Amino acid sequence: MTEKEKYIEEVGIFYEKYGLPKMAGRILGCLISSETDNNSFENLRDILKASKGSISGNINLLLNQNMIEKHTISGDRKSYYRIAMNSLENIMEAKTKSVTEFRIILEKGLNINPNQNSLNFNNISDILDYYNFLEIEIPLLRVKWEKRNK
Amino acid sequence: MTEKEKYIEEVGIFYEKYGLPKMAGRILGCLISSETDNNSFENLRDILKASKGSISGNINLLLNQNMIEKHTISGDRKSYYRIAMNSLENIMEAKTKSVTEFRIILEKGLNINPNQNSLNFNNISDILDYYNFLEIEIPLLRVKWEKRNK
DNA sequence: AAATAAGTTCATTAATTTCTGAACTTAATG
DNA sequence: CATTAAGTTCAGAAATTAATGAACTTATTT
Repeated sequence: MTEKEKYIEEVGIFYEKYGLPKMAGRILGCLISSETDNNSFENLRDILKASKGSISGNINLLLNQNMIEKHTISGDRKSYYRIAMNSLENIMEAKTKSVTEFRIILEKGLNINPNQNSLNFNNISDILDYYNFLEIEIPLLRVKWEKRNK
Repeated sequence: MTEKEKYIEEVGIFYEKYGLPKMAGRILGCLISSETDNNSFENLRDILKASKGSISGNINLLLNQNMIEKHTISGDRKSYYRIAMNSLENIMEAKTKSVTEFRIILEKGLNINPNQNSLNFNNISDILDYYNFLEIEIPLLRVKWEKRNK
């Protein structure tokens, strides 16, 4: 097993730990460790020795997550993939989304709570305030980064 | 199905979506929507109609994630569970951890890249810089919150 | 110290997710 | 317009993960 093969498996396992298909992580691992920007479907298939179905499904998963992007060249029917540069945005977007989703869950829980003066209710209210704070602050980090880098 | 039962299932599905056991989400749902701070093992079992093994395993999962905490009363052999107030800290800790883990993965990928002048290498270097930035900034959000709330 | 209660462990079963491979679609090329 | 290439779809197989339930541990009570 080469260094690169080991690395690809490592990214696969990382992805799996977060409840996502190992193959998606492997594809990401390929693209990160690749010296080129132009990895085709076939390329990935050769490196990963996986079925077309699995490569296809997981490429589309990563495209939907905006972790990778597709680019094409006219006169060439293949599509090529690379790590998405806008993954910077998407990292934070995904984080904000998960914060928002949990904020909504907390709110719903509080709303159906029959005893709005209980200690439990108050504790959860505090947590909810924190989530509201995060929901505002996380996107601001992106803005801070942009300012700093121009 | 009561409002509360529906809610509990919803939190279960939310948890499942993030690759965690549905039962862990259900337990969280119970604790969020409960009017008391004192939900015992037995309590959860009654509400969720699940096996002892599943309740036990998932309580311990949530305890390890610091999402819930255990408290006891002397003269009572039961343990009681509630949403952890320090989950505020843990939310950010978990986020920082996932950022750090991915930063390490990106670094490794760059290190094994044979062409350190390629476009791909440079793009990923930029993403890496952003991760380094986030790794510093995310814990600072917690500090900002603390300042604001005292 | 026997009985009981609270919770854990773990082998088996059940449910879910992912992968494969073959048939299919779409579009470009000769 | 037939052929080929690129990729998608989807039913079934394989692999993984979660839940069950019974036996077990630990600690408390009578």
